[in-house]
Amino acid sequence: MAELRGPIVDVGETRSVSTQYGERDLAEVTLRPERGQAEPVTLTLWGKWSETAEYTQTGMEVLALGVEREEFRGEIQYATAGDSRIVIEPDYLVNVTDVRSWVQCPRMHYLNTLSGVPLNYPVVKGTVVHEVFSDLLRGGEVEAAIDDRVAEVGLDLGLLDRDADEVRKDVSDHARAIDGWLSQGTLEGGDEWRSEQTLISERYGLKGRADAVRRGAPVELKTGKNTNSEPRFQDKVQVACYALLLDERGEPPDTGTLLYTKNAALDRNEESGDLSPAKDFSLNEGLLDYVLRERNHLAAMAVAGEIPTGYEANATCNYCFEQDTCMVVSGRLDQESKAGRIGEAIPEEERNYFERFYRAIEAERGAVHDEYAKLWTQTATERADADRALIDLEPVGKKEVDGRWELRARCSDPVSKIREGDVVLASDGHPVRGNAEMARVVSMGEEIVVTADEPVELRRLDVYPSEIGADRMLTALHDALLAGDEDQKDVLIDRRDPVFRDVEETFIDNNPAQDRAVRRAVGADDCALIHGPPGTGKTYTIARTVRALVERGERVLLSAFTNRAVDNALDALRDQGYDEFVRVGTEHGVREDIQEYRLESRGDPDERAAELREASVVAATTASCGSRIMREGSFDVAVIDEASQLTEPATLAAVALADRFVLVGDHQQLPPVVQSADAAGTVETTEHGDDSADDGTTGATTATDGSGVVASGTANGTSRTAGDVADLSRSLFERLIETHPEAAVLLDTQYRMAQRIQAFSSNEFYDGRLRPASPDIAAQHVADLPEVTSDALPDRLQERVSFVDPDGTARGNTNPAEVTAVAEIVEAYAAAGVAREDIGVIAPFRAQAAAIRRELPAVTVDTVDRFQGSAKEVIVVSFVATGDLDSPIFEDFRRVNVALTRAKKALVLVGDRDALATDERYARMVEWAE
DNA sequence: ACTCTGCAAAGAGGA
Repeated sequence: MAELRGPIVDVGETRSVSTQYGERDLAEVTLRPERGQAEPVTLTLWGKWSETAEYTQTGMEVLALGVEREEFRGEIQYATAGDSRIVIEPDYLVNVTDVRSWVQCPRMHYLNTLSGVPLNYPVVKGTVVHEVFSDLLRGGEVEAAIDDRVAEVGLDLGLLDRDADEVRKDVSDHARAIDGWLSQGTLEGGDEWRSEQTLISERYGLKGRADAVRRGAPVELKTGKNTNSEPRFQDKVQVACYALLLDERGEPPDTGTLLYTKNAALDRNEESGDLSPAKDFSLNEGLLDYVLRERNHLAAMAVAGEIPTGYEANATCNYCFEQDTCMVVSGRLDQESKAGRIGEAIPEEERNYFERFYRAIEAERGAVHDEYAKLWTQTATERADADRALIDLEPVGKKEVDGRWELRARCSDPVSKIREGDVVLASDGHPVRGNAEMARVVSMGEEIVVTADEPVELRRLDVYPSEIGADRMLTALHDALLAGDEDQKDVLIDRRDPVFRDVEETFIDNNPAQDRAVRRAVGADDCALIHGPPGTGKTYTIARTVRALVERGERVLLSAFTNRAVDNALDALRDQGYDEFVRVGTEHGVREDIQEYRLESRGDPDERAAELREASVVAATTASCGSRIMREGSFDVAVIDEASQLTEPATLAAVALADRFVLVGDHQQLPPVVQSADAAGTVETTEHGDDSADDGTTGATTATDGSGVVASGTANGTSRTAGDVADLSRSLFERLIETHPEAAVLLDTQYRMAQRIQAFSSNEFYDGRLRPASPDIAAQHVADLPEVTSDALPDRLQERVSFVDPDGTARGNTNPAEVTAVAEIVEAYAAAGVAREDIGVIAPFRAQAAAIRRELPAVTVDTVDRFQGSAKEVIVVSFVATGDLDSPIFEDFRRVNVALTRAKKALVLVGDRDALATDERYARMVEWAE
């Protein structure tokens, strides 16, 4: 038996042949193995595996397990045998629950990801019952668990107008079934349990979280009823997926259990059929192979960027709950659909908009999947070097706190992308092959502290990629275009110009530009844009705008990309004497002094729902705007900060909740972070090598109308043309300010920088329109700081702007000579009396920032990107590069605008003069600074 | 070649 892996170079037709076993289907695929001979080899797919050929395309990766190797006329050939398994695109990690819904109906699966599952009672109740189940497995007491878990979803229940007592009664029926079944197990001599196990399979390309594993066999809880003797098919499919995941660990279970908790609550007199809640069934090879083939089909279509029609499965549309939605969406988007279409299609320009962004979002999802694959394609050391993991941790303790586990470990060099509050994979050595659990980072100090549902020997932490960004962008695109207001769409699609009313009132006395901005926002019938360069009082203007809107009786949604910006805006609002707002967000996302305004989900349903419904200002990140809770709401105006850092679909998450919107940002500072930037933004013209399987297929299959057959074997692997895919790195703010400059107001008065410091930025980025707010601000100097004696500084540092070339050499992304020079400069300022907290150090690379940070305790040292939005009296910038500026980090000159505009009184640029001179923009900067 | 903030995920229903 052999194992074979590589990209497919040719897919043959499926045909039928007669064999000694009767008529059998077969299909031949040709692939180029990764190892061994370089020549392509033929793999014959027999029987059911031949179906694979129907949806598999050239360029896709195939993994053939347990295939037979034979020599035929001097040529080596492979063929599937009795226990062979074929995996298509094994590096594409598919969710177990997605396989479940795919098996029900591929079209339903598509609709779920497109529109998201809205807030509804069965789902909330299901979640509660699952949590109670989990509590009971951990030894909790039934009544306490029910009370606690029902209270936890108070907000959801309130929004659904449900009464807590009735829900408790409802849940306790289910809980009794679980409890009864569990005690049965105990009577039989005790079970070995593992609850909520996170499982990832690199071999089958699957991931999921099993409700429970009992004696090595998967147990899945369902809160629906099932009075048939057999479990529901899609439920078995889900359990079979968990079995595949366990199988990879070398312990294939032979039975699975489905626990239908509603059965126990049914009236035995009225219901007929099998009312026992627990149904065991055997996990035979046939089922596992079937599940894998469905997973393959899903992965192949996802990688090819194809949209399911429903014909891929034999589901019956008549019985489907989603039939109406399915027909409406198919009709509106003019998509082929098994259920058929009703209604009229949205106009062509809207469909184009939808399709362009759909593809861009899916490309972004693809980039997330590439990150998943790195969990096993990179070695521990490679991941640590790429800052994606902390390895070789030394576990120092674990204890149970409030039903969760607190895990501690020591780390000799805690430099990585992982930060406090992040969701990570905690493992005992390997995130996939070892024992791993999802965990939340609590602190990254002397000791690393994380919390998880299950205790894990904490030896390694890995960045855990999340598709939530792509998910939220997609539902926002759906909401804005398919459920959105026609009037708003006219402006978004650019069918008409935005309309403004004149507003006479004065809102801000001493700053005409800010006042104009508020009047523009208040008088906007559709949208307004506030362009705020560094230090121009954006946050103040936002707060004043929100107040002005509230005074007019409007309900306002206040949003931004980051939690920090949302909280800053609320802080400013509070400073202006207004605090009738509600903050929606996770506990760890919201700043400490804003926690008191945070909407708790726990509590009395009516009270919680009223808090949200009655607030005239609700504040949340755009990601939260796409949450189930927020999507229930509606607003008159959305005011969105950091809009130039948001992708267009991310902006839509907030925009779609309101009639009008105000975007605040600065497109001359950093654009949105897009992982798939190369694929979605600039069109690549470079030749692709053997590793271009993903790019080739996604790129080529751009047509979604059925005509999109992959152009196999094209010279460079992609047939994408410019403009075909929407650019996620261009914000809605930037697009609108270019098409509708009349909607924008530039805040031209800055309160931050000395004239000398602001000059370069003003000329390079703002047509020289930026001006200091007062002579004092223009003339400020480091000697103005209390305790500072200017004479104590070296001559050079007495200048407001200076340039230092320490003549160093870059080593990777660090420059040791610059580390030393920066430390000396900072110490010189400190020695002259500048408080350490008034000094900031900025570097382009995380590695350099970390190296400087080690030398300079109590000084803020960070990357440019993370410094955006804040300022210091004194700023030292380390450019790192020597030789040339070839790293992509130097490409976007807007990053320099951010770095140079953080300083109030003194700015020191540290870099290699010659390297910087290789780019004319950087050369101008050096000339200005010297 | 780089930068990196959001987010747990799975959770239901019926002929």
